[in-house]
Amino acid sequence: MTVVLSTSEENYLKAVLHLSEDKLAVSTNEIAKLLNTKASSATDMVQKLSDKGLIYYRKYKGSQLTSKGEKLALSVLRKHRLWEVFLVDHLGFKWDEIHELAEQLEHIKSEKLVERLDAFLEHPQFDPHGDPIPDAEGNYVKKEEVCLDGSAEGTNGRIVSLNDSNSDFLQYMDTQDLQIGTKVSIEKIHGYDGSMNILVNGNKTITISQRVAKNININEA
Amino acid sequence: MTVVLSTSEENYLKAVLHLSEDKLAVSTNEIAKLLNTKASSATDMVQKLSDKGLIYYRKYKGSQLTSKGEKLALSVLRKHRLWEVFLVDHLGFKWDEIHELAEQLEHIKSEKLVERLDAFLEHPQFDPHGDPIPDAEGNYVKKEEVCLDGSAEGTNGRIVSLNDSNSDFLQYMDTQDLQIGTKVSIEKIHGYDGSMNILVNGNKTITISQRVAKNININEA
DNA sequence: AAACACTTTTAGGCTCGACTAAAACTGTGT
DNA sequence: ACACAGTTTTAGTCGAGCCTAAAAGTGTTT
Repeated sequence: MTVVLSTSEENYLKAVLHLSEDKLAVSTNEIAKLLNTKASSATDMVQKLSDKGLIYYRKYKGSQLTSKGEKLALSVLRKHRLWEVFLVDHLGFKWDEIHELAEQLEHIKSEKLVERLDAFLEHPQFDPHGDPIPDAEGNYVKKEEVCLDGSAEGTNGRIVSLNDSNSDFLQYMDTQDLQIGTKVSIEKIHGYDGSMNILVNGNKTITISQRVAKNININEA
Repeated sequence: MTVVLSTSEENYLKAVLHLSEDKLAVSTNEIAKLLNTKASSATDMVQKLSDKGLIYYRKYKGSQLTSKGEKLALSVLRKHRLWEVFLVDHLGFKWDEIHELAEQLEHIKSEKLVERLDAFLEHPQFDPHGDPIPDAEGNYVKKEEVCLDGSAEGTNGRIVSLNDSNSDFLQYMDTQDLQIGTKVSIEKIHGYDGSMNILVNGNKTITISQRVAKNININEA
């Protein structure tokens, strides 16, 4: 009685999971925007997933995952992140090249493959972007993260995750030698535009805009 | 101007490639049977692929791959076989479990991924079933193969490939300790039903039916 | 050369997942 | 309280890839 979902259905579940991190219910419009479709298409799909018992949906009130839906969404996320680890650690991809590939690989259907892959990768806890990988039961550690923008002068720690996986942004990060795991500390915040001077790896100071700071999360030391 | 094909289109090209090994043109019915669809569906698709210049098709006369179609079919085959090597050599799958998985993985779209995977696997020449893996240009070595059925008493060599990847058959092979690379020699052929006694790895004699013999190809020593 | 069995194609329909256009609803500002 | 903007849903369409049923073609047998 294992549920088999289409690629499209899986993508909708993933979208709802992603969007409901801080809110309770997710609007149809948000889902449509994230998936680059129209609101009407999103309505169709959430109704379908509601019929299948994977989403709790009330007309005009938005959607939430049911526990069954959440389990399935987490299993897709698990696969996505495991494949990312494989691509970076074993095939030598850079962390700004792997997203679209993992979007394809995450839909490969095979319990056994996922578990073998997990073992081959030695049960990694985090993906190359620093995001936690759910285990087979859907449990995962939430890291104590702080956004660089909003932290005070003197704050220091290591970069643990990013809020944008846009390729331009990731390439900018590379040019500044900013990566997951990089040590940073805030030396000075410029109040008038929110930009800041940060010390990178203890050896050079750079200035980043508020927009960039908003996309960087660190693990406060 | 790279051609992007759907999973279904790729499967049809692969089917035509597979079926045209010995013949010139492939019938619509054969294609439909191989892909578990109806002849009418196959007609639709070969007409579509003909419009795209990937198949040379004449009504009622069958289909052949154009050189462009053959290149694309070989690139799918390359991916299929590379993934099979990965599954067996690195994830510990048995050779009778990998077919359906590779059927999914072969449709992942990324030139770069294939080439990285190929390098990671150290440019293998053959897949776990003993079939040759085409290189990036579509070239591959044809092995000198002989079918066990049709060979004379006294013939001996190693199993290099199989003509059936049906799971029941592969499991039967396992129970008889018959694998790619296994040394076999024909001791006696029973003319009345085509069955034969074969010596396996020089240490035990078993009897196999003609049906089984028809599915085994060896590299005559 | 006509009849037959079989293959192949055509014609028309279905489902999935998208779309547009229009109607229904929500919530905010006055 | 109501009008208006924005959101959401409904209704109807479309293409891809499959289907069934019927028509057209092929080739073999008599």
